[in-house]
Amino acid sequence: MGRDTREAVLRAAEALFAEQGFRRTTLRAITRAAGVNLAAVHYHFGSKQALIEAVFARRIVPMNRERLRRLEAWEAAAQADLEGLIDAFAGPPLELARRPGGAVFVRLLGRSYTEPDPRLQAALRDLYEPVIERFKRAFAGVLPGLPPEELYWRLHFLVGLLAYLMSGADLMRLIASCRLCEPGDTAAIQARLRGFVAAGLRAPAPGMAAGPVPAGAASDG
Amino acid sequence: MGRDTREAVLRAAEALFAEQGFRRTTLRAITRAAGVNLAAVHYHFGSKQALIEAVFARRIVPMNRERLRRLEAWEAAAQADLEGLIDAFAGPPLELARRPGGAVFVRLLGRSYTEPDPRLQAALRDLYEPVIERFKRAFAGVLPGLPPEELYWRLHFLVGLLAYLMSGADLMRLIASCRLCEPGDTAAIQARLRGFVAAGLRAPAPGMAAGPVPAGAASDG
DNA sequence: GTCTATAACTAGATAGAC
DNA sequence: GTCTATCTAGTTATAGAC
Repeated sequence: MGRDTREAVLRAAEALFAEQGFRRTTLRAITRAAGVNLAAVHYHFGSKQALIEAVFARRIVPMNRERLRRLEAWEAAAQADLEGLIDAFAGPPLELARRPGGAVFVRLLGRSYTEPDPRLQAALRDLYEPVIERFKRAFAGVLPGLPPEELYWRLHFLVGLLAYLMSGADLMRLIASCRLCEPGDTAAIQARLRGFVAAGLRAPAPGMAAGPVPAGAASDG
Repeated sequence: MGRDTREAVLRAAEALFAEQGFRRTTLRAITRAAGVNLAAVHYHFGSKQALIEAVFARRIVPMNRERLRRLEAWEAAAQADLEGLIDAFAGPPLELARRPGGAVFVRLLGRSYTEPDPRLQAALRDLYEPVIERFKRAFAGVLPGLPPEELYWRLHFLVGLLAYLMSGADLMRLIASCRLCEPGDTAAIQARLRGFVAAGLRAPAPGMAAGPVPAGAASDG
């Protein structure tokens, strides 16, 4: 059946891409893992590139729909606080990591931000653009007084942080031989992320009164 | 001369790896860009993998040496504050981005954190391990009262944020059509990063008094 | 040390039978 | 829709002349 073959290819491709990256993963490996024929990829998707983009769209479209749903719920709520907005943005990807089969895709998603291929970047941009725009306006509303440029960079920090967490890059754990923490516990991670990011977003902008003054900007400099 | 050929290969490889990734970059392209023969790579490095690791070691070793130098200066200073410690850690990579030829490597470095190849991960771990350990102890000293597990995650956030910035993934700019900011201005980025991260690191740990209490951890849960 | 030539292999894509 | 068989082009790596 065509539907099943297509799904099997998508599932196998997702797992192998997450493990090995795109270039290392051959269509032969994908079709072998999926238990289908090599030619099935070209029949259903047309090319390897089109398969890659289909793998992303299958997960990102519903994830971003859920983000917007939560954003609207947050806007409708009586107390629309910063923490709730962070959760609306960061919750769906982190929760996706908990669902069966979601963990591998989330690793792939985290890495995709730094993928140099311009075709993939263009495809991702189309998938993300409307969601980011909506959230940017919401953050601006809940952080009045923050200059637009500063807000832009702080959202950059949030996105980057989320990308790194999702990538599972676990560099620190490898290095610092830390056995304290369970990287799979996304609820705990989300709580820590929320606290850290909320404090960072609320920090006074550099150069504003009462804020931590960067070196060289103080009156004695 | 052997020395020149070797350097030319390293320089060309660095630029092409940063632009295209490792797999997409062929030894043919590297040697063509370097103006040397294809066989020179195998003569000087032995294999493509060994070349990749040499590209990283050439920049990371001095960068981490500079980090440790600043850490020691910070420890010797009268007022060893959190902001200074963040600068000692984040300064060298961000300043490397400003130096001629450094920008391309920093992009490569940012992406390397999420590279799935276990051989590269092992090589990077060996290069980073002693530095991260030293900084972890220093951060613990300047943030007393923060539980070790919470500290671990917050340093994770710092590392991830830095990795994303270095990767130049600029996803937000592509998406939000933001023309406000100059990504090349690393001094400004460092000031923003410093303020954001310092606030995040100083935030009360989830579950501690007077802090933002995560959902489900309050007394009514 | 550097080169040419080529071996040995692997990739994505396709034609055409069923 | 699915298969086998194959094409074409690209890769890393090496042998051996200079």
